[in-house]
Amino acid sequence: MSKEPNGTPRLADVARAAGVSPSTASRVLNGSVRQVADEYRERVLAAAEQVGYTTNLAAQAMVRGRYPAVALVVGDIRDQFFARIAFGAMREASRRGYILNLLSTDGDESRERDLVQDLRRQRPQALVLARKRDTTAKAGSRLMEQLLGFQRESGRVVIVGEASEPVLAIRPPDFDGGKALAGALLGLGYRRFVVFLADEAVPSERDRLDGFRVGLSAGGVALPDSRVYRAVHSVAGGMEAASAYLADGPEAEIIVSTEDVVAWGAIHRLRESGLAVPDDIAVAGYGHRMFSPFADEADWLTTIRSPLEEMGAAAVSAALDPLASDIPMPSPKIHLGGSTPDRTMR
Amino acid sequence: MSKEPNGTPRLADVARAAGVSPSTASRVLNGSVRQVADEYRERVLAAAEQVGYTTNLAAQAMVRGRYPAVALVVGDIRDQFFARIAFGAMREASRRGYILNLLSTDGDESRERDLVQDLRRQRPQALVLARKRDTTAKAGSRLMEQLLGFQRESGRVVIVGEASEPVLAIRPPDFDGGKALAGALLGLGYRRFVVFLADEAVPSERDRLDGFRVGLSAGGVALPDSRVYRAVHSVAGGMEAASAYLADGPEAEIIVSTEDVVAWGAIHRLRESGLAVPDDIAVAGYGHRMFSPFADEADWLTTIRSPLEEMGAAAVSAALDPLASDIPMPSPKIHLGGSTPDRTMR
DNA sequence: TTGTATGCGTTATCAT
DNA sequence: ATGATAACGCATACAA
Repeated sequence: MSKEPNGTPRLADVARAAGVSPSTASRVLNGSVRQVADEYRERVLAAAEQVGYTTNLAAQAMVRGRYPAVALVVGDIRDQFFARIAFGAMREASRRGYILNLLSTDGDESRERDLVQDLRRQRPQALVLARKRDTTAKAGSRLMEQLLGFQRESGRVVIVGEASEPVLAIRPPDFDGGKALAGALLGLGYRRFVVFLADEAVPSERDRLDGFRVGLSAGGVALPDSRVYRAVHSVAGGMEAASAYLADGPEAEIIVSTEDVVAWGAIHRLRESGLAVPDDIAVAGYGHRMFSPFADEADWLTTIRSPLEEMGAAAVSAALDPLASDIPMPSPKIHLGGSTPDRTMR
Repeated sequence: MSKEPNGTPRLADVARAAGVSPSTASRVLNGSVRQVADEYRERVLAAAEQVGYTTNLAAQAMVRGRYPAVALVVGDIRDQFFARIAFGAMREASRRGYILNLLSTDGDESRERDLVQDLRRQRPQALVLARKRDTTAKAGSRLMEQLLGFQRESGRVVIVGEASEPVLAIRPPDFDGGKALAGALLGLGYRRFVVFLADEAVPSERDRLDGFRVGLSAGGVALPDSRVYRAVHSVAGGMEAASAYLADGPEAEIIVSTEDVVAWGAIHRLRESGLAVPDDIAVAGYGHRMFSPFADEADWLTTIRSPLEEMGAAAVSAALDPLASDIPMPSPKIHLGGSTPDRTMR
């Protein structure tokens, strides 16, 4: 019984063992429209099992002209933002029988271009780029050339996150999330809000604020600019913003931050100042972390999680499905902290 | 100019544009021992650039009999433990010009077998399995069959974490970490210790304790069993253990936990009881998280981080390098909290 | 329904 | 040093 150079049995080996032609074996083992008589089918299946046959994907890819893989480019897989997207993308790719190739810019997103260039060797059928920021400007138009080139010869490109390229982009439902949060908090009875806005220049942050404002308006509550504090995107930033807020004189029932880390910093400073959270003042946040290190966080922090897994999966679906006219846009999930205005302001 | 079915220019197109034979073009563009005259070399390079040639990896793989990819199987990429390993593995694979295929068991590690089976289609040159627990028993010997089959026909298998299969395994340096932590704390002047041991059945946890004990012994300090508290692996578990410790009567200068989450829980309970951390009692932990959500954690928590990125990279190196006789085993990194016994017991 | 023959893009062998 | 040719493993058009 002849074999591949590395010892793997080939389709021809299966065919010979089953006493049929390679074509018949091919039709049985890999999808084909053509029918095969039951007897032969059985024989081929048994022979394949017996010799331990495994399709040679490279050979199949060459003759079919495409490789069943989707490439995912992330900034840093250790970041929960990217990890959750990767998780969803991988699950969906796997579900469809595709291989997932993981690429990383290692933080330097200008490397996207080189990665895409290198990727083309594989002829993957889809390319998903996950980003926190729109890096088009920095990378120059050569990235776009690469993307368009890829779309022309390989498959579709989908960007998860910020993008200005003329390719399909799936953005986090930040506006909806902000709006939903407003609705939920109004529903709990809150009326006096303060917002800590992080990274003003980032679209996601602004969307959250905009959505929140719209949500409040729907409930007849206004949010004047004077109640919006700019905060640096860090725990320290949250502490500073809280200091500023405290200096202005506490009057809100709840502080809503556009980032969880800022919320954590705020809570820290509030507690330092002698206020109880959420009993004296509640805090709400917005984040993408999966696990909280706090056992009791559920009690004091209301937070929204972007549906990043779903976005990753949607990106793969959209890239692979030719008729992806409507991408089912997942909704953000609200986790309500145990606080209520009654309890807060008691 | 003819092209691949998807529009990608082929090597033959480059050859024609350069006025040379495909063989010559091949020798120039893809590695070959054979030399090519400078003039031809230039022409080929220019032609390739001009037509936008990209190697067809599948075709190359078929004739070479191997695909330049390494497969990584993880439990859940959202988990920092796996994410950090993946980061290192990807970086190393990329550095070597290999593609990284990411596979996930989605928590159900008995799926490892099916994943490996499916992976074989690709003929990747290396397979890295990352695990928190040894899943051999559960998965049965069929996994081992798959692994050995893979090693026979494709490439080497390396397990990062716990394993009992007869394949190369890279374990976290937990013993060394525990020992190093002991040395560091002794160096700071600590003498009276208490240990919170999480997940007693997990090898890593025991190794940390064993290493810690050995490290203490080297400094002439003993750690009787009575000073080792069993804790459930969670924040709540840390709180419970701290309660038990407090009930027994505080006497230690520092609590050393084999898991950061347990340490966090302990700190929480200690502070609730009115003790200041690290001023009244210090706490040390052991973990693999990359970012801390606490701005001030550096001040109060001494912790050890396993070199998971390096382990991931080492796994890829070991799997790819034929002469991988000595894997450079990275050391755990100690982050020293700001506390000292002087400050602690003042 | 089954088998035969050809071609996918690349590289290695073997001439030249 | 360069070019023609066969071969890698598989799928399909076509013949039987």
